[in-house]
Amino acid sequence: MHTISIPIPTEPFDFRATVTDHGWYLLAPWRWRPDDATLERVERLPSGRVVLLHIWQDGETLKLGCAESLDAAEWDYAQTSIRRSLRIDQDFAPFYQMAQNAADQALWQVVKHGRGRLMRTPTLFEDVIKMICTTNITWSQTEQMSARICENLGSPYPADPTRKAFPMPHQVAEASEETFTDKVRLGYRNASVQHLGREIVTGNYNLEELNQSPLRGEALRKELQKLKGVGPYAAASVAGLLGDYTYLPVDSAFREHVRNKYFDGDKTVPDAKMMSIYEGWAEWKQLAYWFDRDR
DNA sequence: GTCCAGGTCGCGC
DNA sequence: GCGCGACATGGA
Repeated sequence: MHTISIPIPTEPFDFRATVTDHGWYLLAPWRWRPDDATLERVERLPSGRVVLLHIWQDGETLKLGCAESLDAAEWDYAQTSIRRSLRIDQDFAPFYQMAQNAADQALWQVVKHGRGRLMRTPTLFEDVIKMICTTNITWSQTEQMSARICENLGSPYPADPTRKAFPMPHQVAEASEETFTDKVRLGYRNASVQHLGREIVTGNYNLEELNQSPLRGEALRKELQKLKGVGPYAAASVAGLLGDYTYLPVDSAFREHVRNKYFDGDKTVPDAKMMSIYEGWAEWKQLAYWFDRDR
């Protein structure tokens, strides 16, 4: 195995929590090995070459390993992909500071050893598609849909062709309607996912550009809601993946948590009242909610 | 069979 | 702006 080291952030950092605190690690092409706390991912490099990446923590550094021999540009691409996924370059100090200074110390007690850095994927494209696949569906179906997207649209890993990479936009765009209907089976989400792939391929929409966008808050959410299949819940969630936690993803899980924890299970409480629970967390509301469920 | 899941969209008002 | 039904899929 060839490896390189990735310095970990100076703030508290918890690799295992970073991987497992968000459900994305359960979705193909990620694979998590709990026994040795190693994350795997089949990745398609820009050249079209498909490799298997391994990520684990070794003391004060993260290790990125690859069974295949990579050249400098390939290592660079692999490292960039993993840095985005693990949010290595995002600054969580303000969040920790706010939690530490809060009158209620409960959240700080949950996150103080380095939690909060919820895992995403190498591309916004993959994150948005997966988010669309969490809407109006159960989590187990989200897992199955992610698996079918890779299996039927992604490029195979030569050393183990049963494992596939997440498809590139052109692979999504070029798949036939029959492939989606008969194999990928995302239900009515088929149209949204294929539309996203096509808009990117034609250049009508430069999605990854949003990774560097200064847009925040309402402006960012409005931009994300322009995407087909992305409404208030998905836009708030994707904004969180982009590092903007201003908006709460109000869905059935949010309502159930807030209702049970703060309103004695009362099903008549309006959304606005539920959302007000996290009002004090300003631009960190979504993280405050996420870890509020974890006490 | 029926309901509904980490919703979104298009319609009519 | 708000309420309402349709929507693919598959598990409970």
